[in-house]
Amino acid sequence: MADHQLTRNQNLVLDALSHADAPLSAYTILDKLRDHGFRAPLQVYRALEKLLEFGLVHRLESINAFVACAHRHDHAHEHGVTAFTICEDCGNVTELCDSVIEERLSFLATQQKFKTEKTTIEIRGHCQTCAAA
Amino acid sequence: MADHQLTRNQNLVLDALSHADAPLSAYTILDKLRDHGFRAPLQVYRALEKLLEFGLVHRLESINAFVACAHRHDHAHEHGVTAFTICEDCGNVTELCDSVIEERLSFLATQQKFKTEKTTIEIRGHCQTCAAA
DNA sequence: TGCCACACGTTATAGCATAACGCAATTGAT
DNA sequence: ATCAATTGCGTTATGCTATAACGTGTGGCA
Repeated sequence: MADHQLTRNQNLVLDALSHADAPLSAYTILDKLRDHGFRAPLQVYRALEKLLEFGLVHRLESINAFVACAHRHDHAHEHGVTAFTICEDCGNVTELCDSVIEERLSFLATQQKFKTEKTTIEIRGHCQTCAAA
Repeated sequence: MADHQLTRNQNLVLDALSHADAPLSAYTILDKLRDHGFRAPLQVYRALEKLLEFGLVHRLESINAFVACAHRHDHAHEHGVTAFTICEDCGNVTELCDSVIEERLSFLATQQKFKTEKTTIEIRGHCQTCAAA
């Protein structure tokens, strides 16, 4: 994967997500970046669109929020299907890349001649820390 | 699973979903039911809440829409994790219950001591019919 | 120079979901 | 029988999420 030269807005949004300890909604990002000149949702959504395209950010469909990708991007490393665990208490998100899941889903899709474009796997519950409390 | 005695509103919403050939958004359901006295979104959302609880309806997180469950509910049949294929062209949705996926996700969660509450698996792409066209 | 592609800023609007209030019907214990 | 608790319902208002449509500026390049 080539390095992507990010624009100022894209860097600001990525930074906001990278430094957050939980997923952020687009509007939360907007609020965090008002001091940097952000005024409108589109500024956030346009940056997110590119960051998603570059694989630097993930969208969590089940909670309408975004997280910075946990993987390195300084080498050619395309990862396939990613599953997420999302703690409903603390917001902690972990990424799981598992070939068993990936191959099985691929098989199931093929079986019904379905052409997969994008797969979402999100596991909501309670992380080790919060479940113990 | 016991039979659930549905209220009038719940029946209307379930009927609307059952007769649709694609997932419906809450507001689309509202429009379909205006002739039956529906006036406000909450009437739909409240019915959906119960139907989801009873397992008669599924929510598709990635498209903010709802479908009637494809399985029978006249016997004790609790199904576990369900994956959905969603055609982005025609809206066709199929439900996949697969023990390999289920067990693997369970294993992965256990491995990190994560307590799962709800799992979402949604595969978006093109169904056999639409992919051929 | 003229064109094109792209990022950006702004205003407005569309689409999805819930809070908060009050009323009516049902149930079930006293 | 009656009171309290629960549940469903209707309504108004509001909040959250996302995109349409328009115009500006800039950099690359034929």
